[in-house]
Amino acid sequence: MESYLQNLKDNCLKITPRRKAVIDIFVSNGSRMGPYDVYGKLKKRLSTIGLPTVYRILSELKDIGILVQSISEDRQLRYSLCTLPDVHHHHFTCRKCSKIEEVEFCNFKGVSRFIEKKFNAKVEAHQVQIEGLCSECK
Amino acid sequence: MESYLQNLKDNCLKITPRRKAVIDIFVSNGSRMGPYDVYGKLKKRLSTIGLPTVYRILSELKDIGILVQSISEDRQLRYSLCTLPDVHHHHFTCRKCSKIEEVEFCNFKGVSRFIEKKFNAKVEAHQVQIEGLCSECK
DNA sequence: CTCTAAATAGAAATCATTTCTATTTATACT
DNA sequence: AGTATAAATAGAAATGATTTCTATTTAGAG
Repeated sequence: MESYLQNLKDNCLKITPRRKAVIDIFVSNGSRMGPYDVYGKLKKRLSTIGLPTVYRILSELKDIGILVQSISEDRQLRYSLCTLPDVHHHHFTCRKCSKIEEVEFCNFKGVSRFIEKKFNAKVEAHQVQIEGLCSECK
Repeated sequence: MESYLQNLKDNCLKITPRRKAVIDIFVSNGSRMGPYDVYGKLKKRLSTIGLPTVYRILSELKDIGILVQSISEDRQLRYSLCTLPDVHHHHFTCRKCSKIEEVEFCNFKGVSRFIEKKFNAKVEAHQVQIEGLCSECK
């Protein structure tokens, strides 16, 4: 938790009860959540909290690398704690419980070479979304 | 073009001027487009066309495998012709001109095995979005 | 040509997300 | 500890992509 707060300071973001609560929800919950999920959990602790505040905080935490943003099947925002902020990695999402695992492995080079050769193109980025069932939901 | 119309028939969808026009726009254009892009192009040929009609037709063409649906960075719908309907493949999108190339190559098994072993999970699906610059925009 | 279910136009609704503005608060500095 | 100030927030309102609704039109079978 301390390192998250330090991260906020390092990025000139004040440590407010709202921000601490959002981080805490992700730390204690661990799964992938949308703004409305987070809002629902926050309401229990802080009765006066606005949805726009949740959206803003989630976006800020993404910007400084505490959360990862992803897009769900229904094209809506999802966030999850990023435990590997500086390493290139992908995400595995459980289709049943929405838990997210960080996949510190990427064999994308082959595809990249294939594309650059076949289409004479320049590959700049890639994003992989992997889905399935986690050990508990299997 | 004939095979597209046959595909419509096979799926009990009537061959209407609107549907033909939408397919034609993709065939002659080739790039990835959103509903509003398609709507704009349709307006030139058919003055009375509604945006809801465009959304519906795009969704229908996706359902029968003529178009591929993808989600762009801005979380909006994008469609492109699917020339490899039955083969597992991915898509490469040019960041400059939005042209889309179908990548008939996938070395995903390694990642899949890694995940199943490390997390004791079951991988069911994956989706890869690759971006860069095409040969012309390079 | 006629009939019928499917397709469509246009208006309206939906709803996630963002913007705006007045008020409150964290924190740097006395 | 008290104060000043920029940052953060609540709540209302706006935005805008997408979907739904309904009356009208049309493709295609017979």
